[in-house]
Amino acid sequence: MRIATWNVNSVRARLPVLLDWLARAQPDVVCLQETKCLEEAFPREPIEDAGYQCAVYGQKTYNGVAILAKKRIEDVACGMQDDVEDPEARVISAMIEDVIVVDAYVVNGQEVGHPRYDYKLAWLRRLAKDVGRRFDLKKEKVVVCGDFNVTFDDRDVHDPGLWHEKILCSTPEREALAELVDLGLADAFRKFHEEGGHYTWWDYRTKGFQRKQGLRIDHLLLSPPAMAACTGVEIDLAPRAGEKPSDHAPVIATLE
DNA sequence: ATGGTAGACGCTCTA
Repeated sequence: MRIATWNVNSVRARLPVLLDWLARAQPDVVCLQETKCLEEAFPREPIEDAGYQCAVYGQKTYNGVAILAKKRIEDVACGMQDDVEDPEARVISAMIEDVIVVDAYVVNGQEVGHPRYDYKLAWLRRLAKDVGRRFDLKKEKVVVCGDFNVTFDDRDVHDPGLWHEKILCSTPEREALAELVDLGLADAFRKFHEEGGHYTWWDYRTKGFQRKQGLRIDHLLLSPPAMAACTGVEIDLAPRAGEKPSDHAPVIATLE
C-alpha cells in the first residue's frame, strides 16, 4: 500500500494537477490538506471517476482535509475526538484495510508570538493527546500524516541561519511536534534519508522552488507496526515543478 | 523592516 500526503492549496484550483498525478503515481491512499471548500463543493465525481473513494471534512475558504483511497474507506471521523470546540476543519481519520490513517493540517501560526502561534502550539499538543488516547500504537498500523507546518531540525531547512527560531522552525514548535512523535511514532522519511536538503514546501513569493530554497514540513509519522512494514518514503517533485503547482510537493510512503 | 505569490472572497485574510 502506497500512502501519500499532499497539501494541494485548494482542491478545486489544483484539480487538473491532482488528476494527472493520481493517474501517473497511482497511490492507494492520499491525504489532502488545504482543500479550501465545503464538502458540497468538493470535486468528488472526477476523483471517483479516477478510481478513488473520498472522505471529506471541509469548510469554506480555509483549511479542509480529505482522504482518497482506491479501497473501501471505513470508520471516518472528522476533527479530533475530544470535547474541544474547534471551528477549523483540520483533521480527518479513517481505516483503509488494516491501516489507520490520520490526516492533519496543522495550524501555520503566522509568526512566533502571534496569537495564531499560541493556537498552533496548543493545537499540536491537543493532537498528540488525541492520537495517544484513540490508538494503540504498539499494536496497530497507524499513519499520522499531513502538513505539520513544523521542521524537525535544521536538516529540514535550506538556510538555518535565516530561519533560526522563526515560524515553522522555532524550538517550541519542534517540542510540540516531538510530543506527538514521542508517543511512539517515527518520522518515516528520515528513516530512509539521513541527510538534509530534502524539502516539501517552497515559498511562492520568493520563487523558492527555482532557487532550491525550501523546508521539509510535510510528514508521515508511523507507529511501530506501520514502520516495520515501510520499505521507503519519497518526495515527488514533479507536480511542484510543473504547471500551476501547489506550494507543497506530495510525499509517498510504501507499506508492504 | 519589507515585499514578493497564490487562492478564495468580495475590496482582505491566510498561508
